Amino acid sequence: MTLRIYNTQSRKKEEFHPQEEGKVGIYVCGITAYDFCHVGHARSAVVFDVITRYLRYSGSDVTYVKNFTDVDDKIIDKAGREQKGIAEIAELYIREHDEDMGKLGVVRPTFTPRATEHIDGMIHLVTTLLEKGLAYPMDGDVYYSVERFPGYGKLSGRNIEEMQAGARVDVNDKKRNPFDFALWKASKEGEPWWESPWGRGRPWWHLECSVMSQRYLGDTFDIHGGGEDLIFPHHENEIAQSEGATGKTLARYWVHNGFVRVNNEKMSKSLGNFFTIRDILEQFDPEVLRFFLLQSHYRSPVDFSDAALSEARQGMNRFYSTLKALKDIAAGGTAIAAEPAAKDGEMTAQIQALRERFVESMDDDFNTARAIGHLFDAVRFINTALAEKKPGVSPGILLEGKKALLEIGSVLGFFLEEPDTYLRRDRDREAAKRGLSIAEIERLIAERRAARAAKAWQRADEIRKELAGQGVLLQDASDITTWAIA
RNA sequence: GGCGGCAUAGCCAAGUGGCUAAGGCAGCGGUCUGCAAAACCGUUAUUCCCCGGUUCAAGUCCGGGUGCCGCCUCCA
Repeated sequence: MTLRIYNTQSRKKEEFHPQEEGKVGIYVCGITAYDFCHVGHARSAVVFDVITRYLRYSGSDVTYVKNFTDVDDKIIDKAGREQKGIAEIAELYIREHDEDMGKLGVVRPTFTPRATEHIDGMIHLVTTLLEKGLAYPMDGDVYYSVERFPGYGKLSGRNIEEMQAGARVDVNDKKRNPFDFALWKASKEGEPWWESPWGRGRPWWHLECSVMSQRYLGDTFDIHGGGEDLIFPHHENEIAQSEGATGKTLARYWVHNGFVRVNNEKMSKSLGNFFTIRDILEQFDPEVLRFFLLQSHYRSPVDFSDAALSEARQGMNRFYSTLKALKDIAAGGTAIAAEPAAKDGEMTAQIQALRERFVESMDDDFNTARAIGHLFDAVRFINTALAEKKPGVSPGILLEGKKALLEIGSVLGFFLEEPDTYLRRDRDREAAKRGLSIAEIERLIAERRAARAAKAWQRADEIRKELAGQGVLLQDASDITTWAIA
């Protein structure tokens, strides 16, 4: 089975063959560092994290580059408002970004270059474009001439004439064509600047990605990714810059993730309907957010809500409960090499099938939703075996099942915690959300324990009911009563 | 106005023309339990927005509606 990836440019799923067997180069457009990251940024990060993890799981040597835009109008504005330097603002939000991503279990990209580290390369690229007649200087600015690049519009499926009919572009009389875009702009008073052949100025947004991708991955690389809002104009312009300069294909596969929505609208800064990652992580475990995001296919929109996260939380608890049960088997001192049991063969086949189905799902354009479905199937057959009074599956085989769950989980970035730690933290967090006192819950449990010992069932049930009314569910085991939040 | 996407059960969601339309959440019935919870078993879409068409066969392909969303300005 071969990996197939949906390529935005062809609008089709294509078989994936890297330019060099066993090696994959990925470039993903990162954030502009001027504020905290929101759930939309989390989705992009998690999606490409899983893509990277899966390619590595499949045996590829992946070089993953994700940039930071650290010079930009928004950063300058923010710096002005807060009376800080732009470097200070960028540095702060890059650090916050890294912290959020770390919590989400996003593996650090191989390289995380920043725009300002590559000014020389940008000046060089602009020079090349000028030499090739693809760009023109104008009052200290330099613009790209889209009409001079024949492929302009090939990624987003547009052409210049059609777009002009709709004409919703800002009028700028410095441009020869309204769709020409700035490569470099003269800096105004108070703005950061670098010396250039066109005077003191600063690079414009699209330029950095062309330079940094080439620097780390070469003229042509395998996968270029980002949110679907970057298709036009950002990625279209990157193609114009890079391919205009090198004459070579920039990226062989274009991969774009869908949006996170809130009440059916795109989550975005400008609409103000965003939730920051850190806000959400105060309410839910990072793995819950991750699970929520991966439960839908990466190209579909996902609707974000508290209810949706709560459902995701329930799903994640199901996984962790099974993992805990499996761990308890191992901890129970049961000999791993117990004699074969009747259903060992069946279980072994199921585990094998799980691995195969996982690969099959992921090979189909990274279908994490389907992969998760298979994971739940696995949980059910493991739970079935665990529930049997007379064990039909030997512990050693069950632990093979656990191994498979953890292995697949690691590709999706799940099950990174110890089950006990995860479940306790989840429980305590939910209790805190409801304003419940853990000490009080435990006091009532102790009282009920005494009542039960005395076979005072009525009092025991009263306590159960009282706690249930607050969302606290008691679970009586033979020797201990544990509790959970509904 | 131009370009593109989506519409599957109460909710979320997968579905690569052909076995009984994954899976999760929620609900209901049962097993287990002193009673519960968890877990397990069963159950919840004769049908995939509507109307036509292609085909032996369509949720899946084609055409036309309707509704929603996105990009075309910064945006993951």
